[in-house]
Amino acid sequence: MPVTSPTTFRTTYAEIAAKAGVSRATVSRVLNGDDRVNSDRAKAVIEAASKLGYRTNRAARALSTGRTGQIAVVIDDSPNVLSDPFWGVVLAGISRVLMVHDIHSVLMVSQLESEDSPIANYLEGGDVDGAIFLTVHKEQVVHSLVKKGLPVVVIGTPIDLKSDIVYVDTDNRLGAELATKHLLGSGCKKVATITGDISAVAGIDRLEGYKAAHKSLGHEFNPDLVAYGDWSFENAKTLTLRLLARNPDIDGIFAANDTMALGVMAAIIERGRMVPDHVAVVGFDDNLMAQTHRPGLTTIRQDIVGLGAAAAESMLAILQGETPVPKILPTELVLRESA
Amino acid sequence: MPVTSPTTFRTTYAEIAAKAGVSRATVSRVLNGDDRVNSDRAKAVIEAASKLGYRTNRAARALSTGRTGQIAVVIDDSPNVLSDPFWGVVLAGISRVLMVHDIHSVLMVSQLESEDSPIANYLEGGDVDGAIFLTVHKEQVVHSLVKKGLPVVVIGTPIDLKSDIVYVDTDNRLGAELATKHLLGSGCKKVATITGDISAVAGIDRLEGYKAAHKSLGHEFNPDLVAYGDWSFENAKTLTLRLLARNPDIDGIFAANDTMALGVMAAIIERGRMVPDHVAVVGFDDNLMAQTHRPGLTTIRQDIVGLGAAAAESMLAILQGETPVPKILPTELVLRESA
DNA sequence: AGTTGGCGTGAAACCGATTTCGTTATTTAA
DNA sequence: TTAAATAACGAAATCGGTTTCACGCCAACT
Repeated sequence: MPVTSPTTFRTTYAEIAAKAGVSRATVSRVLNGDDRVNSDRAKAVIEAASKLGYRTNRAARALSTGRTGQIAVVIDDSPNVLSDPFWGVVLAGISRVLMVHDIHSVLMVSQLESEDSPIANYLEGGDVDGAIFLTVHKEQVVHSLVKKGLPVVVIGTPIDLKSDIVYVDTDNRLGAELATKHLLGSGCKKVATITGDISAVAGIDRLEGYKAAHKSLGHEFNPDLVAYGDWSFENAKTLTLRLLARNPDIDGIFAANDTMALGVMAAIIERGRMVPDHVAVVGFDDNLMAQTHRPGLTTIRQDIVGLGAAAAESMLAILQGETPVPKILPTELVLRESA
Repeated sequence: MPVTSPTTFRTTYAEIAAKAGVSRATVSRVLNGDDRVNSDRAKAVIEAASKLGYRTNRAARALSTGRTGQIAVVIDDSPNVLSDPFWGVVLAGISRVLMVHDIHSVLMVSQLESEDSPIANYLEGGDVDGAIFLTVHKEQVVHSLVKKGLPVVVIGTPIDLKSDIVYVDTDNRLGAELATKHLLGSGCKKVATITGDISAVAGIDRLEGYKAAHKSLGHEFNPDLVAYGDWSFENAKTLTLRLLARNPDIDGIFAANDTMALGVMAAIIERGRMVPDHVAVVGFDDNLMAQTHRPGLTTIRQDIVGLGAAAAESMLAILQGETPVPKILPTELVLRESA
């Protein structure tokens, strides 16, 4: 039933074939770079195709080859995680790399509740050639997809490492160590940390880095200086107030992300103390806020676009039949005023 | 050529038909809600389908019907605009609405240079049923797509209004008026503004709102208090310094977005003055930074998710053959400390 | 001279869902 | 009771590429 008119008239192989005086099979061969076609004919086909403004019909190709040229980019979370610029940038990195390879990114934002939630179901359905997960809450679902043969790349280290999920991540541990060492190395005697959500590997690793820095610099690790946060501003602020009340002599705080670092600073100011004079602060991410806040936030920069790009490249590798190894991207300390 | 193994085995109409003892045609009718099928048979089909875990093959359907069930979401800009959380949220709003209608969002981030850039070309190609533009730099390209029959919705008011492009936007003019009135109404005598990029309609409208507020409250409009910005932090900061040097008695500034408002505040502080005691500041957007900055930024909140949702709904309407009218979403003043 | 082996090519089958068209079976109208 | 209309359904064509298969041809071997 013709609900709407066709948006455009497409030219088909049949027309090209007619114009170039060859068969559709030959058109296909030429247009797919099969070089065992007589070069004169090939030239004729190419010319006819360009004259007619040929555009390949992806649906037809997908039906025929079983490959869609589309990758799902899945955010296993509520839509508002996209309010964190981090994911937008990752997305851009993915999209850019895939687009170069003529692969489209299909965005799906929704909780992956169970193994037969609509999205999981859809992903198995074969309408995409693979899936890149930006955030994963139900790791079990991802495993089951992998087991079913779907090419999968996840961003962020999986909890269950023995599984053979392909992933890319930032070197959270080393980054956190860098941050903490900077604080300890610039004269701080008592450095606390506000962790991220430690049910996520990123949260754990950044805490591990904090501990490692203490160990490597000969400082004793004091559990009382660790406050367990959840990546959010408000929570970090509350925790910091509590921390400062209990340990008034804290003179440095490593917050596991920038948003929390801002919360930390807000708390410090509220207590009538100064950053960095009384308490130095280091964050993690180097997002826009770190740059625009006053005082500027000293933080750990991660290569966010690179993270997306790496994920996309791993996906491409899988699609080629390779089995890429996990990639861990380096970090870098960015000095501003807060520490 | 079997490059890789099929990700999954799909069940087809043929299998359902066999199991239910009907023809493929009948299966199609039942699964598409055609009610003139014997109800016993219909039941049998539905049961067979669910037992076999049937999942429709979108490529096959697209090839057959000419509709792909996919909408392109286009960002006509460099990938790093996605570092602005604004677009991420819009994206989420779009995606959510479309997903409910079983339509997928295909993300394309790339400059639309000319009418035959790869993306424009692709959009005409018929592999998507329509396109939603988040940012538009080459409006001409969009026009030409519309003319070619592609359903299009753009976010933000087009410059060339006489064209019949469907769009959705925030009420920038009224929002800016609200902001300026708040400053004027709470005792400020000399309120300046840093505009956005006034080659964009949002930039113009927010400036118009600023003027309208002056007029409606009986204040004279002073062109010397208008600094033409470009939405960016650094630029706003520079302009503010210049503004304050020239007019030391400025006691209020309306910045056309939050990022610039932070730049404005940074400049004010740098000049040794206080917010809001010496100079009150109001922004526009109510993004995360407005909330986390100290002092908290008084700003105009726009319904960003709603903007995306509205765009998606307009697109759905177009696909149904309707011709939706432009939607303008209301704004709201959010009071914090800066004014 | 008579195979054998490629090579270049086109005819036709195929992917899976949709839809037209025609055939039967069943009503309704005359 | 018969003709006409209607309903329910299946066979087959269709969408546009891709790929198998077989055929004709010429070069390279015994």
